[in-house]
Amino acid sequence: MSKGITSKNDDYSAWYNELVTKADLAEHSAVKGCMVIKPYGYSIWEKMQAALDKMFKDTGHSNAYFPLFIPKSFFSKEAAHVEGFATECAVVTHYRLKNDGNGNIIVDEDAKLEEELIVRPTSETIIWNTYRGWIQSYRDLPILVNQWANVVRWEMRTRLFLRTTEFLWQEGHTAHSTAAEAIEETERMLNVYADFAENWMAMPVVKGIKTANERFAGAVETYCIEALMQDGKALQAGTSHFLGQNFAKAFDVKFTSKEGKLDHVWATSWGVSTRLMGALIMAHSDDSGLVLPPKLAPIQVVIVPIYKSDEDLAKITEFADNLHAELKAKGISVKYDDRDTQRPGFKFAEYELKGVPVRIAIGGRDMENGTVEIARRDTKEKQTIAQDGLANRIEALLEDIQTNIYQKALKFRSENITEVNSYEEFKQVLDGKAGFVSAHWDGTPETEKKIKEETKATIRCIPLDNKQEEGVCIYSGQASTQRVLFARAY
RNA sequence: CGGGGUGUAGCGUAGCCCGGUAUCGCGCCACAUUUGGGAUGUGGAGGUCGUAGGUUCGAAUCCUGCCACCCCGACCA
Repeated sequence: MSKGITSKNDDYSAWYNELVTKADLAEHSAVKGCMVIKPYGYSIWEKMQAALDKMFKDTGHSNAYFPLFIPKSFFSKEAAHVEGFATECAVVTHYRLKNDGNGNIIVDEDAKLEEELIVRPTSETIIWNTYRGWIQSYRDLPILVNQWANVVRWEMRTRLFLRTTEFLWQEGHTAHSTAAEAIEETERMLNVYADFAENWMAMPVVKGIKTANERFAGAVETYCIEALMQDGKALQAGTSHFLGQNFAKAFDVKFTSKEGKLDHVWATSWGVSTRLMGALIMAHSDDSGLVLPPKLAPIQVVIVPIYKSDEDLAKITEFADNLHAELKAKGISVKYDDRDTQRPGFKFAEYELKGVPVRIAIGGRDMENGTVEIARRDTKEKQTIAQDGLANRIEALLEDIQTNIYQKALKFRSENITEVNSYEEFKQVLDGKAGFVSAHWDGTPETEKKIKEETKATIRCIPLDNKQEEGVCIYSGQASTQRVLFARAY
């Protein structure tokens, strides 16, 4: 491992890539556009999964699993859906290889599939085809199912975690007897995502709805949470879609209501992906490496002994073991790093790179004085404190760090939402401080497209809690009733 | 798929213009001294210079084809 990483102020992309690689989160794989998530990175994802999964269960959902392959014909049943995904699908055409006689393995042309299979880019179609058999009556509803899965979208350009050809995610797919209930579900899950982003990831998000241009292919309405990264670019962190009866109609899923009337089922789908890992990294990290919120840190506390002799080490180890047990009893995950192959300074730097929230260093001096040196990752402050009551102080410190990094991110975001009233001002802010730009828009897709072509900025969302105010569109000068949030985005 | 760039040890690189069998740093191995912020010294291992041809007494270097990767654009959770 070479020393340090590129400063994020010099080259944000290089900083991000080096951080992901050097903090042992992930690396590029032999397959173009795909990613190997390394054990340390995956352990963070597992913590995210566990927290989200519990939130899904607490809101009445169950997990299930549907096939990886989707027959091409299913895929094309919903017109907008197929149009949205057609250009980025991996297609399976054969099911067998053979030896060509010269020692080369080739595709066996005799083993051509009658109907091609699409590797799922999302599972609405295969799931709604399945739901048809599950639903006859209003008594069968609602169906509240989630699946943890991998999906494939053949993107032209990829980036570790933020956009990879294959990615891990969860996708919820629910079926309801009324539109109102489905909309309520859509909003409920958006709130779950926002709750997770803010309380677990310590990342403030704006809840809003997408414009027609940015809407999910096949949805009636797309709700989203939008986060702001430290370089001033926005990141869509999660989406929740009200699908209306589009998929029920495409897959002929009907139910008999209490009143005896036959109607199509109402649907929602919602998902977050390993992209959240990218968001987590970019939201908090600095030039020393990753900064993890304690609630998602696989290692919350690391203890580094500093010793000159085996006797010193034995004493420190005894102390560390006791502290370890005390912290463990509080549900805090601890690593005691007594490797003698690395020196303390190296370990300090390494755990900073990996974002461990709290580091305790303890040496002979401390053992004599009854103290330890405690360092917090978020502010990099160090202090020497008494060993008495240490476990309680660490517990409080972890909570403090969780709060502090959220507040820091919140402050950054507040400072980077800029209201503008002219197109000139709009472009200036985009090219200067960046961030979210709050501006009046005439509500037409044409204006949105023009602005995107000219500035690369898109409407990230129309915030849910938007205040209504008279104004004129910064681009067309037409009347507008509210501001929307623009930004350049990942 | 369009525009630009790069391929030299596990990683990052010098050398290429002007041809003579490869430089430096990190990492790795051994030993010693070290250990409160990324240790130091000594010794060592590791490269058919992306690939296939061509020119030449001789190619990392010049020429041609191919391949791979990166950046910008179209696409996008």
